[in-house]
Amino acid sequence: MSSAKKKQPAAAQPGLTMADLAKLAGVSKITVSRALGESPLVTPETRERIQALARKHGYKLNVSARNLRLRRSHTVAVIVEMRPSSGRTMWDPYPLSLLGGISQELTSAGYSVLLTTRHDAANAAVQAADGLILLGQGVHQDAVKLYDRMGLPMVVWGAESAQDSHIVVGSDNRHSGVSVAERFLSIGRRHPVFIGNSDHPEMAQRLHGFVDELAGHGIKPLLLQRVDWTLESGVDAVRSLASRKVHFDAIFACSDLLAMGAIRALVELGLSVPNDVSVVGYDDTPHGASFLPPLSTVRQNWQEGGVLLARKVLALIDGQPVASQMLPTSLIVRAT
Amino acid sequence: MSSAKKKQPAAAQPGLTMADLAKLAGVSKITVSRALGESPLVTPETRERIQALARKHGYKLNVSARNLRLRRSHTVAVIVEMRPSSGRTMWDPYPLSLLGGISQELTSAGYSVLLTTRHDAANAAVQAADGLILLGQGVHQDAVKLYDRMGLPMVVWGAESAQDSHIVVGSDNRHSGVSVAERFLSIGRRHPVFIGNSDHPEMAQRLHGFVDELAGHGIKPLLLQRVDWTLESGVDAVRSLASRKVHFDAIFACSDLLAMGAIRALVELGLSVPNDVSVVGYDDTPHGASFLPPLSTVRQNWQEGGVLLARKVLALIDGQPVASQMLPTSLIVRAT
DNA sequence: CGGGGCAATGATATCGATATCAAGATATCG
DNA sequence: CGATATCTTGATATCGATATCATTGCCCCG
Repeated sequence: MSSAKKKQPAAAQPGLTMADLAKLAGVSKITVSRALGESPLVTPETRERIQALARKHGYKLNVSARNLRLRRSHTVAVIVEMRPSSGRTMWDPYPLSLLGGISQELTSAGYSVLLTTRHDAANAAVQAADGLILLGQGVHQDAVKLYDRMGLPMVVWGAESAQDSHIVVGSDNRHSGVSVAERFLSIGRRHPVFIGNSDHPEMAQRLHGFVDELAGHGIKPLLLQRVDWTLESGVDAVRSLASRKVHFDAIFACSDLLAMGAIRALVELGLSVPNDVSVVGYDDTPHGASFLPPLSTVRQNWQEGGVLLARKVLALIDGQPVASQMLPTSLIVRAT
Repeated sequence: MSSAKKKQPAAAQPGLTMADLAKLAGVSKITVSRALGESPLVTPETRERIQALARKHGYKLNVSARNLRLRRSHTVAVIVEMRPSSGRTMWDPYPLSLLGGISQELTSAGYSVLLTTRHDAANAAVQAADGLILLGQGVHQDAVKLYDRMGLPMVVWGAESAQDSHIVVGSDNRHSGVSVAERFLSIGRRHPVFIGNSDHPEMAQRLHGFVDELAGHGIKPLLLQRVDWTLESGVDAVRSLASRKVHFDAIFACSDLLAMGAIRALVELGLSVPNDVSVVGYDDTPHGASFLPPLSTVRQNWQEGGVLLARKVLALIDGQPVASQMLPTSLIVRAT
């Protein structure tokens, strides 16, 4: 047992190359390449024969060599904002669903998904990617700018903003705000409150839609700025409302957790949901659906968002014209 | 505007190579390579000069070329089980935290993280990876076997099982079970119930620990098999208990959601938590912590698990001896 | 003063795939 | 029947980096 050297290459696999296959098949490398690449330039028979041989010997294409020759990596880097402290992202389901959609679409298009957390711009592999997908726009868009400079095809998940040049895919946050406003109006609410972080691009859009729609009816909602999207933050928000003796009859919270916190605080204050106050959350989390009372909320389609993100980068890489797109959201009316 | 060809290469970047840099610096390619690679073979001065030049011109290493030459991809593939229907994984936070830890550790070691969903074994890029991390062992271990055949260094997240040969990193599920049992015993509970899926490797371990510890005190817990880990499932479990007139005074649920559902059902039945029945959940989710009453639960350290997974694959790739490892969990006693 | 030793750099081959162009084999047509 | 078009295959160059071995220059010491 003396062979356990420290840095031995570990996988001393057979490592069949095209040249080896060519020798085995009695043809040239290039014919093998063409046969495996489904090129119409080779006879169906030789193609079959070579493919069978490749299968039999467990031939594996060397991706690096191919990428080198073709001058592209067939890889899209996905950059995820993963600040564990943010209260969101790390714990929320959405990046995973998004990731699922992205991964599904890209791999089925023959692309690889390279996962990175922010601040790895120096990562050579990211620079080598054919395209970029940025998840978690962030409050200050600094990440967007950083990666924009790399000059790669890039698509961002989040909210569209006028001055930015990059392609954005996201939920139609503005419309969500409008929908919630309409709902509140239709059930006769006149004193709505918005809880969220207006510095966050997506939430700002929700707020705009909300405010604009209400303004059309002469109503001006109260904005309760909350940076954290936790349950505690929701509790706290409603308590502060109560302590300021503000009169309100509807709450649009920017996350289900905020909404649930708000409801808890309302109940503590002896208010009834939805009789005294209507509450709508955001994200349609499983917890919200199982909450007592079941939470009304806005659902966005993350899986589809991921697929769309992937399609857009691919199109960009392909040099096709691409436009930003906002996905419709749906207001789920439950008991609150 | 006639230049919008369909398949133009999109990024016709300057694409500086080492040869170009070499010409600019008046040295040979290999010297550039050495300078950028911090080789001690070049004078500190020339190294500085070349690095400055590289920075100035925005030189980017061609990863494919390097990987080709070095016969390794510097990439670890992470395979995530993402069945959207499973009720877990897709929606649970843990893969993301794990992913965060993995990504952090691997990228800081100069490796790239290739994200894949299951069933992409054919993916050439996965085959080209230097190592594999498998997230979501699955009930039948079929995925493990599939990837095992590829002969790559592989580490799996989940529960250790005697007959398997691969390296496993996971939480010490057995010990978690023991801890919860101890807790129940210490507060005088004699009729405990376990809610979970005993077919799932990790949960089976929890059950074993739980059962064994209780057996030492002559107590045999009731096993309530539940495949879904939803709140509804928890509600349903307790109701079935009640309808069968089973007497019980403690519940160990395999997820916080199950636990919360159980508590809800208990309250409906007019039982008091924790006076009549103690409840302990699993995973220490934010919702559980904010639940009323705040949920007692078992916390596993996912982030650290991710880091550990990464370190083990790297060690394996390096040819070092590696052993499976179970991370300690902690019982968080709150109000239930 | 001459040769061994060391430090810094370079020329060349190589990793494994594909593009390009050339060439042989076969078919088609006047 | 000869010539051109078509099909199939191959030889060679190439992508951009690094390993190996060779080379140059300089210092030191006998």
